[in-house]
Amino acid sequence: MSRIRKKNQDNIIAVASRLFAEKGYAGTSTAEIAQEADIPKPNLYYYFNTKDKLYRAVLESVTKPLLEASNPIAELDDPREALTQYIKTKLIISRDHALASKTFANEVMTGAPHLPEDIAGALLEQSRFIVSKFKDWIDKGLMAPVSPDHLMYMLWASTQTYADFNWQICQVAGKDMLDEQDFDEAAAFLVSLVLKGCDVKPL
Amino acid sequence: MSRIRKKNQDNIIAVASRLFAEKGYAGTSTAEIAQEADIPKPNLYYYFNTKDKLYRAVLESVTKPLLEASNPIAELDDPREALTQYIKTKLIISRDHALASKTFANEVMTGAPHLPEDIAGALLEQSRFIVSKFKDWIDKGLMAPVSPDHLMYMLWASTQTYADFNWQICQVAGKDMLDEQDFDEAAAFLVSLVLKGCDVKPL
DNA sequence: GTCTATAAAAGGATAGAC
DNA sequence: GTCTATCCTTTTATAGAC
Repeated sequence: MSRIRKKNQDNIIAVASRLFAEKGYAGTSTAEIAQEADIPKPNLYYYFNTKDKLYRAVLESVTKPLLEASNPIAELDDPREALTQYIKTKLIISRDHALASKTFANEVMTGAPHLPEDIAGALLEQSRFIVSKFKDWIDKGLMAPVSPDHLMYMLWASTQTYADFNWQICQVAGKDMLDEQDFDEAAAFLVSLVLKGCDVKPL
Repeated sequence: MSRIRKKNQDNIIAVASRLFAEKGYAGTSTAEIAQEADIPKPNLYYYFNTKDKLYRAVLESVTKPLLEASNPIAELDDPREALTQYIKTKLIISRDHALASKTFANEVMTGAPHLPEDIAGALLEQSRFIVSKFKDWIDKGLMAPVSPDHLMYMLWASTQTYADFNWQICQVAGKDMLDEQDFDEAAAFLVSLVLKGCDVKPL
């Protein structure tokens, strides 16, 4: 693929990511994407053929960081350390990839009609791995016998909420944007809640 | 308002709720709503004038149960009891009003452009009340000095996730629909996590 | 690879008969 | 209150010149 081609595609995907996140798939027109990307509309179709294919490309670019988030759980042996890092990593994703998170959330909320099979599969595999790791810790007596599935749902929800429901949190906090400190407080709260609530012991 | 009028309006709102939840505002056409409601499209406009007004009506019908959810926190004195009931109530809403929850989530994720002022205000007031109650408990030594705001965000996120991200949870759980037992397990897990994690003591 | 012009279809909304 | 027919705008997508 030529450099010019890649540059154009990346630019379109970046603009489309933002618009799809802000206004949803149906709420965003290809004309608007082209305008914001500062290209004529037919160029967009030249690169992606259909709006649907562009959306899929955005989804793929967006789920990559989500898939990498569970690395700490795979790589660290100490459950305290692993859970702490997992929570912090997920919160950093919420902070730095809020648009990606919203687009993905929108997709999942509507039953994931556009989510490519391979991505859905990778996510499912990842979730199975996380659950099995939690079970492992429970079996080894490193954690109270909580439901590993529900622990995972809780971790997903309560970290992603800082991206997806950002508006609501800003309302309550009375500010326009969450800052570093908000994310630090969120991390401190969630880490403490989970470690204490699940009786997580160090190795 | 005549009975026939009310019946028609309610029917349209019910159908629109489902479609808006499943496909979003922009993704749902008034023609489709009319078709599913089994009426000609002009009747829909006769009752609601614009698509936007219909959407607002849906949002109002949908936020009512959400506002009632915090009653336990207002009415119960014992924090253990109050938190337990709050979690259970929120989970019941996720189970019985999943469409409402999704529509509202979608609205909030996009920055709440259609949410009527009075509803936004009521929700904000409710959240302030919840936070003040948490602070109260902390001051009285009934709960560890956790961040009350973040505790609330966590409670919202981890209960609503069973409605909003229902698809993802079903994927992991390997089933088509969450049943009674799933919600009971979720309640047991979340109640235990929060009570232990925040050191909540009975009165 | 790029872009002007335009086709083709969908969607919000209304006129006007009943 | 109800509905057929229709208007007008927006939107996806492409033809075809450069």
